[in-house]
Amino acid sequence: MTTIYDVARQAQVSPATVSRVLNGRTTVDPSMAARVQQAMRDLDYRPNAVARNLRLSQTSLWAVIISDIENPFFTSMVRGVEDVAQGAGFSVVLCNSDEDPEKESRYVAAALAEQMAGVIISTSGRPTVINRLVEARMPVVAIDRQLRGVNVDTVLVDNVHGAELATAHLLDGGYRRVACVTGPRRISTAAQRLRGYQRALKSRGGPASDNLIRFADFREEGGYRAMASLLDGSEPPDAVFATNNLMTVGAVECLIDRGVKVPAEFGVVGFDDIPWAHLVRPSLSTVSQPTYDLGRSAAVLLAERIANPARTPSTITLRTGLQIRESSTRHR
Amino acid sequence: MTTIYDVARQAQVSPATVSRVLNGRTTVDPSMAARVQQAMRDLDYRPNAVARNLRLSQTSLWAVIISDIENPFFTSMVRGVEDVAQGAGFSVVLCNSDEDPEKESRYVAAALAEQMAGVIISTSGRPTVINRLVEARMPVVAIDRQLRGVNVDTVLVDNVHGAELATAHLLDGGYRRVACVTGPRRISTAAQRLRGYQRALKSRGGPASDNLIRFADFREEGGYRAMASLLDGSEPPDAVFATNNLMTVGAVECLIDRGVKVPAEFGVVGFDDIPWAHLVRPSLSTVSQPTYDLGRSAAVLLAERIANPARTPSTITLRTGLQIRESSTRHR
DNA sequence: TTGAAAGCGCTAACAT
DNA sequence: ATGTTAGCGCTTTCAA
Repeated sequence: MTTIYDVARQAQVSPATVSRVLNGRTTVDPSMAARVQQAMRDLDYRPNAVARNLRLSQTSLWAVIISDIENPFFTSMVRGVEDVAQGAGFSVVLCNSDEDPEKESRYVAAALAEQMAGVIISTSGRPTVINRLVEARMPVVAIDRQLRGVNVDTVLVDNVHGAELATAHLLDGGYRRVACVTGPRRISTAAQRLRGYQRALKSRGGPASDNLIRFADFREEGGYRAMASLLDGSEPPDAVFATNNLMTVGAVECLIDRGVKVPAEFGVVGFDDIPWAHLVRPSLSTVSQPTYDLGRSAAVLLAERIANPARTPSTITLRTGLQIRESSTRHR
Repeated sequence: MTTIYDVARQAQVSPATVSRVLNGRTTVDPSMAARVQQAMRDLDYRPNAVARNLRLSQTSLWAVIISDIENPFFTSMVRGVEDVAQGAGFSVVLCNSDEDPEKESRYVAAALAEQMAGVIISTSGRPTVINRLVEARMPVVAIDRQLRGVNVDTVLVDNVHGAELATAHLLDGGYRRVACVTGPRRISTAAQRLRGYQRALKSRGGPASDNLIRFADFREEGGYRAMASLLDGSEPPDAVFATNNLMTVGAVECLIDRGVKVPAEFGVVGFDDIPWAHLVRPSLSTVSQPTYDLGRSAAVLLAERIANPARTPSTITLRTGLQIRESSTRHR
């Protein structure tokens, strides 16, 4: 491996000068700088980031820890992060926790051990994991999912509002028994969207019964099973609000398998879009989220925190909007 | 930051002993080891991976560099990589090159600079990038896309065969003028799938004309535009074989927008599945690939290469299969 | 079995 | 403006 010492010898300067050139310090004589550049090229020198990291105790890498890499919601978010990161001189590495606190914990440990410059995390819900980051003074931004009892920069959407909108839309459309399939209780989005659902029921005098609520896992199969369980209940619903995109797909699959007609007999609204939603029949009504901006905003907060670690943490809440399509409109 | 020196002092041993305990060396007295463990706990010691990396000149991180993080094909592949990596004691970080050789190059540089343990790459097509990896003796596996002139471990699918199958199926179904929308020429999968298409045309005596071929970008919009251009040609096709999932979606969107009836008037077969394909109307016939196994196989190769850098590189070719659904069957 | 000490490649005081 | 040098935290050779 070629080191700055090799370059220094070749260019007849000191290692310090090489380092200065490497870091674009202006305090170096142009002719000397040129000699160093040439030597680097001649020797095909590549800086060793690990040594640099050790010296500076920090990297130019951001870790983005998400809970499901196969969910287009997260991958779209990542694009937003990347674009900002590139601009600020950071590279983004993605870590997939797979909704598994164990894996999440491993990636957090890796981010800490590798001294990454910052972490953007959509947590699987165990607060201790984040605490490790905060205690180690790692710059961290919570995205999509809120952290209880930890005061960190956060980017969210107005989950309660969006869920309320979706549920109200179903009730207003003439569906009577609107069910809700939500995610794990420990995850803030699952809880908040459930709350929005309940709020809409209360304000419209809909039947609020625990029999109409299912807690699933934010995945397709979980949505399918929850839907099946609702249909098999004693008083089955005639509409469902599913609190994420994958579970919505699962629910619709179940309805198709059972031969239930959507939207004629049964209304469906989901949370967050899916790609090629327009090709799906019936096309799905959803609460749409600004996924890309979610990523962008988180990245901006992270960059600011790295630049100024003492800043008071702030929370950005982005708006959601109801996209009405076929699956929730009985009379076309 | 707590270091092994702090732990050593606390446990009344030498730093060397702490290091030995840390690495599970058996040559250390049990009672001493216990004392060290206790001290680590007391001080909440966390090993500094960067220092360790510098000393050993390698990490326990694998970089997986893919060309489109929003393409479910790649994310599914990553799951396969992850499962093997975990088992072998590595963590996987994902890098999204976005089909941009520039970004790809940046991530390759990062993987090199950070001295990652290995790289799995689905290249955007510039051979110099991979050469940098090979020259630096970085363990590397090419996945999905082949590298010309570089002898590295590779995992592919039988692209020519799959494409031939798809095209033949359309011709056999009575479609006459079968077009092909493929990806950038420099990418091996685009070239090979085109070759399979041409081979099928030749063997069945179909009309092989450059007017029926379009080179797009493996993205949805590219597929849309290519389809539009085909339809606007002087002798428009009555069927299309699109060489990846996203372009297939784009092509279908275009057909819908133009009011072309699929499959009655126009046949469509794609390469690689899309999620919730069963919800899409018409459901799409595709050449399916074992995405998860692709990832698994690449990971196994990488682990072997790391363990034994001198091994001769091998190429694994996995099978594809034709999934016939609605979009290519005229008479149901 | 344990400890002392060198050194991985780099940056930044500090000295010149 | 440039050079000398200490040291980031760890592993490992060598000596005891």
